[in-house]
Amino acid sequence: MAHTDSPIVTRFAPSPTGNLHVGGARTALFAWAIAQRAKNSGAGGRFVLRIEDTDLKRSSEEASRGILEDLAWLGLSWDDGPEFESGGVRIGGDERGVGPFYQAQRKHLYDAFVQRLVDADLAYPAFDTPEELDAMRAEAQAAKKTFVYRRPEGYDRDAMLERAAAEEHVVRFKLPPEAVTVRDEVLGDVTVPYEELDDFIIRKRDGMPTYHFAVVVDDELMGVTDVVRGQEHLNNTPRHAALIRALRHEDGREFRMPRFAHLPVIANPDNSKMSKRDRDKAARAKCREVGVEALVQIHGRVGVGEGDFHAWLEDKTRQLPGEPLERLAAAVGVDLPEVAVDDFRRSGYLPEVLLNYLALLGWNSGEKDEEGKNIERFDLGWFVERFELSRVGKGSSKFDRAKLLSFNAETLQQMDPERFRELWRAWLERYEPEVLATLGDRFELGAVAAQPRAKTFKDAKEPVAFALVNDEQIVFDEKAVQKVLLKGDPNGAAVLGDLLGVLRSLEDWSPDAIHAAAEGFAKERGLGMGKVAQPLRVAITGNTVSPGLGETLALVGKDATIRRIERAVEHAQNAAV
RNA sequence: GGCCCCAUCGUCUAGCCUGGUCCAGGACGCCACCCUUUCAAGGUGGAGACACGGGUUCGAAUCCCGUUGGGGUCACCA
Repeated sequence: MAHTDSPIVTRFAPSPTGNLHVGGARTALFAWAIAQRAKNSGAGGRFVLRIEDTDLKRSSEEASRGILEDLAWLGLSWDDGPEFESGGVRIGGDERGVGPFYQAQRKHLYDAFVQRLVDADLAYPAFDTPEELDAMRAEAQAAKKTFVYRRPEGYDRDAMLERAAAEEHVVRFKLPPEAVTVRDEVLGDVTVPYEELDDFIIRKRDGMPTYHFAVVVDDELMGVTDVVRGQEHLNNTPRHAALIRALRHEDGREFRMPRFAHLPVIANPDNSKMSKRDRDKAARAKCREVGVEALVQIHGRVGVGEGDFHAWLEDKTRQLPGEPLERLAAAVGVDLPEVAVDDFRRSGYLPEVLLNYLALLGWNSGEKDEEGKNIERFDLGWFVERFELSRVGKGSSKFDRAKLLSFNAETLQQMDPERFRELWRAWLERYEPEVLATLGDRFELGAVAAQPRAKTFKDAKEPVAFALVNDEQIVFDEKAVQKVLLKGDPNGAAVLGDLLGVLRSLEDWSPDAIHAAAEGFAKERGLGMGKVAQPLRVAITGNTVSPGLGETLALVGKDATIRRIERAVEHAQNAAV
């Protein structure tokens, strides 16, 4: 454990172009954990949240808000950053006076640094049109070389500066002619030769800084000591390092080189990069399967114009907005793969479980329990105590939904029943209020039956689905009817008939009492419990699968139980002829 | 294609830095059996990996080189 006295500052810097996806969430988790650990050690640590909205066209306030909310839901709160209120707790603020935290509001800061670079002849205006640049790239491509932009030899600086005063232009950084080596905490040293680096743009035509410039300036101004980000940024880091060496504060102070850590990519099981498009892909595939006729009926309910809908169907690169996509998926009956944090929330995953799983993607404590097994289940506190970059793996990893699901199921099933009830209720209130309404005062009974079988909050209702429909809506599975109600001697239908009397006279309609009554009946008749329980299950649920017998009957209520049994007996008689 | 990065069961990984204790351990998934009124849960067991080829060494999953494979990146996006 390092006892550095200087505080550690990490940051998470998403661009608000969409929801927070799991890769971003893991990056945020690791960066957060480093700051948190430093805080706990007494050295001091801060976690900064900065919104990188320099792309005016693609950024949206809605996306920013969504990301804030996702982070807050996960419990990754930031010390410096946009103010946000979550469950009565305030997150963010600008205690250190390093804000604002939206880059679009920091333009004047970037401008000053750009100007200083230009004054020092370390940056220069350039006037090439996009078409010209495309042509240059094409040429390089044809020559099988990396395209690098360089300030021409005979560049007339004064003339160009004058021209820049009147004409729209970009500003490019004059890259020092040397290879750049960057130390990376997870990958080691990475060297990129000068020939691969070019005079990249630091200020765009619209006056906004490019990503490269804004990150470097902001990380310095916000005192960031550890830059943790995805490996897709690795190739950018030498550029940033060169910039950091060139940049000076107004008083001449140099910029400090932060520690860098590039996290391996998280991929799909098929090795493709996890992307929001995966959801469209899944929906599109299902639509094809369903067929055109069915789709004609469906698309009206989705809330997308017919033209747009068909364009989406044909064009693999198109995406449908979130809500319509959800509706479409529900209509055609597919489960969309979750890729964003909010998708997992909607699907009924616990934030602490998602975080636990994400922590394991690329990191491992290396610790074993008493039985010599890897420790894989832990809470945030445990994680923060041992997280370190040196134990982050270098290889990319695939997102294994089955394992996440198993973690979630285990947590849900072992949770204190009261907590399960509260959380499930809250989830239903938010996403499926109609289920809550249908359950009414049977909610607690339902929760007892659902919890041991729940994998997510979303599917928790499945084991008690029979209690959510009317008696007449129960569809009898014919195989079950044959096997359980019609075969054997006495057959199930006959047992049910006898059972009716017992149940009718039962006053106490609690799970225990029901169970005792059924057991007493079985014993009295010399029947195995299966001979009693299975016919009842078929009668109540239409199938042979349900929660405990007492719970099942209690859940539907006495009257409904009797009606369903009568209906089943009748059905069996008809089926027999 | 250029450059950069990576490589242990199907998947996530422990082990690698500090070669021998590894005919490679765990988790998820899969299979079988047990428990059992069904399901779920639980219990027990099983199949399942050091990408390949060269070195170095008495000895290599561990060190070196190459091959192959995978990924990332080549924007006035971030």
